[in-house]
Amino acid sequence: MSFLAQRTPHLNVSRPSPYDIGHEQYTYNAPNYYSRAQEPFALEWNLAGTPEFPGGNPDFAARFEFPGSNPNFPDGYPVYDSSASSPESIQSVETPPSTSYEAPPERPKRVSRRGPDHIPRPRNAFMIFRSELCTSGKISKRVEGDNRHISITAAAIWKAFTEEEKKPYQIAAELEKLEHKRLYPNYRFTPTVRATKPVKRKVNRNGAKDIERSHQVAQLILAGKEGHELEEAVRDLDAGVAVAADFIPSELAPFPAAPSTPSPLHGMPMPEIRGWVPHNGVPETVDVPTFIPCQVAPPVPSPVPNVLVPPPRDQYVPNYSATLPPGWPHLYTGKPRDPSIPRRPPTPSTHVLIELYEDIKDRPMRPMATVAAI
DNA sequence: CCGAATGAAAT
DNA sequence: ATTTCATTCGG
Repeated sequence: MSFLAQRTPHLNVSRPSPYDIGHEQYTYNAPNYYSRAQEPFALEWNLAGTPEFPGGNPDFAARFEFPGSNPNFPDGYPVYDSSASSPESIQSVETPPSTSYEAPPERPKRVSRRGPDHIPRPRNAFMIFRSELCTSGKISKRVEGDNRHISITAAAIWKAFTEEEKKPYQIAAELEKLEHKRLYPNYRFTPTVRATKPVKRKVNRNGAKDIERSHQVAQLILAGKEGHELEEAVRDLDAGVAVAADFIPSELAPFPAAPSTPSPLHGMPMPEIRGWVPHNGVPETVDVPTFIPCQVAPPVPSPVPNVLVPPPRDQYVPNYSATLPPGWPHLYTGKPRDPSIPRRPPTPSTHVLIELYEDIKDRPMRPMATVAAI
């Protein structure tokens, strides 16, 4: 178990990220960002006893206090043997079987600011954490679907982390950076200078209420809530206060309430009103019907009511599955991915990196001073 | 040369 | 929308 799990077992990811090594939905013909080499990709980076870094990678060792990086470490302590068997979890990392995918011959010329050869920056620790928070599936769409709010939640969790809790991600970032450097030794981050400041648009969607909610969600996650329990807690959270319609997660959003709301599907009759009832700030005039949780519900079409008031919890009807008109669920899950657009190549799995850290953090490394003396 | 400002990383 | 880092730029 990851030591991170001591406090936040819920963040101990078990589900593969779409970018995980092993992801095989598409192949990517552009120069690979990260190595897909057959060999375990990380073992040789930083540990003593490897051909490349006989004394360990100083870049790496210098940044972290591994047992062996202590200058006072006893001389002659065994050097890590990279030829020894590595953990299965790491050895299992292999190049996915190449799935042939042929791009359509006539690809519409996309105006892409970044060419296909663009090399992305390595992610920093927070970005890795945030990515993992998303790919872990711990924050379901029902809890929060807005990436900006997920960012706020992620930041709140991040700030609540101790250094020890952040460490796996910092290590992972270091590893990613090293691998990036190894693959692109000449890469140079060249941010473009913008002549004018980007217009900071006033975003009403992200009011104080929404930020507060994001923080509360963070607290719930830090408290160990996840899955259905988290969803329920968040539902209670939302039930305690009238929230902006935009922040009702789409799958919890009410079915369209106003008959005047145009159906996004031409000719498609709207389902009857279910779920939370929109009103315009006059709760006492609203007749609250029974709440029927929808397993799949379309998000609120535009325009949406301003405020929603959830009914009391005791009016919930459990285990109800809404029958939706054909096509509904798809409408709001976003457009299907265009297969002609190459996916970002897989990045090293954070899980593997953290496992690697778990493996090496207690492994003695020859102190650099000793290595230099040899 | 040093602090401020800013882009870019994933979603 | 977030944090961190690499980079540039102004003084």
